[in-house]
Amino acid sequence: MRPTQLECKKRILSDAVPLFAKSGYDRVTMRQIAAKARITAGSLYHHFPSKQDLYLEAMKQVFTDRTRRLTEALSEDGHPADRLRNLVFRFCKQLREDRIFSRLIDREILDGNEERFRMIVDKVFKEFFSEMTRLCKELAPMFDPYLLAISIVALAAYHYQITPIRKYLPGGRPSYDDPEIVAQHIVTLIFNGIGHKPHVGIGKKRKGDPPA
Amino acid sequence: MRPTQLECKKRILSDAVPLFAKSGYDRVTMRQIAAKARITAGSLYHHFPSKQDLYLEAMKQVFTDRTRRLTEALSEDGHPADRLRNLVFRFCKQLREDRIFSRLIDREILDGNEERFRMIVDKVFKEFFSEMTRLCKELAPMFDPYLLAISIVALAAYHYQITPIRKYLPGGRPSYDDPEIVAQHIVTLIFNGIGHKPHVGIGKKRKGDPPA
DNA sequence: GTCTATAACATGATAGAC
DNA sequence: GTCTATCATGTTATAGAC
Repeated sequence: MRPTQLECKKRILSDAVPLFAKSGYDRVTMRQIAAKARITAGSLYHHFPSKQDLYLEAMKQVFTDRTRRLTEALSEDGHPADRLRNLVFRFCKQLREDRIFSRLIDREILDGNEERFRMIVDKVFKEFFSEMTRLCKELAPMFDPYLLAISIVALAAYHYQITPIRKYLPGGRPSYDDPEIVAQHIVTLIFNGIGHKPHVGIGKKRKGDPPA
Repeated sequence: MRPTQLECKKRILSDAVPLFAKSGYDRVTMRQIAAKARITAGSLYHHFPSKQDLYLEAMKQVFTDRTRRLTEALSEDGHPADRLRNLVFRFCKQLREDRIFSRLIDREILDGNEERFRMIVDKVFKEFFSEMTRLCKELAPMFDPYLLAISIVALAAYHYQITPIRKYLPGGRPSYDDPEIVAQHIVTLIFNGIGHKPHVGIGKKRKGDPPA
């Protein structure tokens, strides 16, 4: 049976997504996309009016796809602290397994325009972020929920964003790739902090403190 | 007075850096760089053998320039907690003022190759990161200093990395751009955590809970 | 020798004819 | 769907200006 036009478009987009994530918009040629979809470059223009349009449709597809899983972990039953803990563990696992999502978002933040930012926030982050701030309000009423939500995402996202260069940092070990280890560290930090000193007006007297 | 060869090259690089930060390697044409330096595209090849070489030299210049300021805040006198607090505040201020550095690093992480990763870590992060881990060891001996150092950088870097889309998130206010506010939030979180619950064995155990 | 301008070539994105 | 033309861009070769 011949694939419908819609199926054909979807297939082309699914083929194109990993290419864009790996190399970025400019370094992906229409010929590469066409080759992966087993048609010729010109034929792509039968389905999509331009490379830009193909790209934007690909983004929409992959973002809406990944969004669901992200929000799931937040809308479960249980104690708020457990929900946060679960979220961090799942998020780290997903970031570790799927570099595509993270890379595409980073590329969008660097190269997108205002219209695309609105689209991404609306389609990808809005619902997830609302759930996050709600959880933060429950869990830590003394904190600004907006800043705290971003901080929590930051901790997980950044650890895996810098994966490619992390191994060259002094002291790096392969185990630092392990989602369990990273997530446990993040959860401990979020709940307890480094638990050392109050955060204002501390220890101003001694000059040249001896190392601990 | 005629500029020397070195001055001429430096000028071209300084002109090129903001272009690369804004649009990325591929979207910057040799003709654009040449126009900004008030020469023609062909003439660029008298100074640099290729676009790649021009780009790499530009990166080296901007990275070594920014590195110094980053490490300064860490090598001051004072109580470790104060040093960390100072670092976070300075880092946030710098990230807020200078988007170029941050954008170039994000682009490098996305598009660089192993050789370039090594170069960047060596020239930009190694010294800074060593100081960070040393500080972390002093300040929070119970934590893995490597993971903690990354987490601290993550909190500051990510808040400003997502600046372009932050304003579209529900609950966003202009004050969340203010380095003082962001830095204070980060410092409070690092030192105290959300101060709510212990980080293991909380609530009831549920199906699919990650191991503690 | 040192810098620059000009012209020309190869490749890739894209539009339009078939 | 395919094929061809056009345009932008990295790059090279060559020659002029100081």
